[in-house]
Amino acid sequence: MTIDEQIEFLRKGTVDFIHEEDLRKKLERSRKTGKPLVVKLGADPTAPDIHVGHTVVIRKLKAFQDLGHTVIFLIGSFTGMIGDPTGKSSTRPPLTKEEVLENAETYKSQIFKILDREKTVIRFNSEWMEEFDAAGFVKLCSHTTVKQILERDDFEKRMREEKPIALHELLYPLVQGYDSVALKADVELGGTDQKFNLLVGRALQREYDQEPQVVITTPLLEGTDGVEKMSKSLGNYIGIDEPAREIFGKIMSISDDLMWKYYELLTDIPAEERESLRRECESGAVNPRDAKARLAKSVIADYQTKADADKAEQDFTEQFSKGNAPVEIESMRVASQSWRVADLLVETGLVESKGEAKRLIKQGGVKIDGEKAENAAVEVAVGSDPILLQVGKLKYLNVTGGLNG
RNA sequence: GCAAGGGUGGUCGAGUGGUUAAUGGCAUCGGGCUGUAAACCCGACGGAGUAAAAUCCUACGUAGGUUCGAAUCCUACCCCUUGCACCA
Repeated sequence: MTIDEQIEFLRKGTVDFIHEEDLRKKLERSRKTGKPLVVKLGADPTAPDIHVGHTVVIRKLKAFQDLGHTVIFLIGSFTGMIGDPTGKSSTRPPLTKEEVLENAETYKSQIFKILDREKTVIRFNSEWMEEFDAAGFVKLCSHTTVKQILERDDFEKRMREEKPIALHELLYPLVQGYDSVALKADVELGGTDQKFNLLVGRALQREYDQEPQVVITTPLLEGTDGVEKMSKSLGNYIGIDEPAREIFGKIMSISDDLMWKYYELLTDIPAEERESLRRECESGAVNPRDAKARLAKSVIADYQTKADADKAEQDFTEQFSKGNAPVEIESMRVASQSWRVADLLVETGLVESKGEAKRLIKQGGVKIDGEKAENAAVEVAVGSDPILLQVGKLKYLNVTGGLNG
């Protein structure tokens, strides 16, 4: 690949690219000297459950890795004590060393589904942050100004709205920026929400007489609701470790519009091909449903196996297109042999309360062996042969009863 | 520390002595239409209790009080925000 081709390759699916000329210089020098670039991606130590939204930027990291550069996955063990100031949740309990290490292991098991285990360097920023004494930290602070830090969108907004900003929140960008100094990073990646922090890194490197890093941001992926950015706390995420059939189902439930964004950011399918597929969907030549299934399979195959992907599709077709019960249904045994439906639903944990059970039954959302339950008081005999309980479209449970279970 | 404003259900936000388990939006859940898409339509949305009702319990920052009756009034406390106190 020529340098130009490399730049084009790295640019795909990014938002900010600051600056292309800097990157060109670095790539050229790297090629000449044979010294790989240091590419950094920071991660929060508290949320080791990687979802496909995270994979957007990790994929970009992988692109650098494929070009032979050194990739550093930096775990913010120190920064985690601060918490990124999004304004939502400000304080969180500091993690113990053990917890951080444990989370790191979880991270590894997930990111190595994308990155090359042998070529990836894992670091913790407490390595150098813990070296600082108070005086040293004050000195670090002297390298930036309040004004500079307050330029950050989020801070500016909160100032304007007269919302509080805790002092320690101001330190977050500074610490993250210093990480780049400590690692002598050539490139730092992050979501667009990280742009400011990444730029602080650039500025600090100049302060420390280093060549400033190139900053590359990737878009934030919306979650399955199509509105909020994907996050675990909002419950709109697709975890890469989830069962294949869950991933398949979640992708099938996103909107058609969102599908194209997922295609762009979660697959390596070339732009031309995506475009033509899109046109075919719009013209009616291809059912968007099928395009979505292809997307779902591609995502599953990336993080699990092709076989998992195929099986997930089959199961899905069985259950939802043909309306049959799902292939795998959990089983449970209950103590008594005779139940009123509502009580049985509560007992098995399919619903939270009896009131909810009654509501669902009244609305026709409960089936027993495929038959709609008419009212909450219906008696059900639960013997050694399992009966199939169904609540809504998604919850299925085989129940056996009685005997000395 | 002083002053002002505020703390209501998953969330936003009404309600300022009784018909208030608490209007409405959002989110969520069930049903319908479908491609488990979106949009749309219908319905539900604290718990126990009943065949269904009745009825009971818990809930409006915390603890007391006034009252036949309080989310609503009073007292104390806790928490949040803003302003002032620094620059003079």
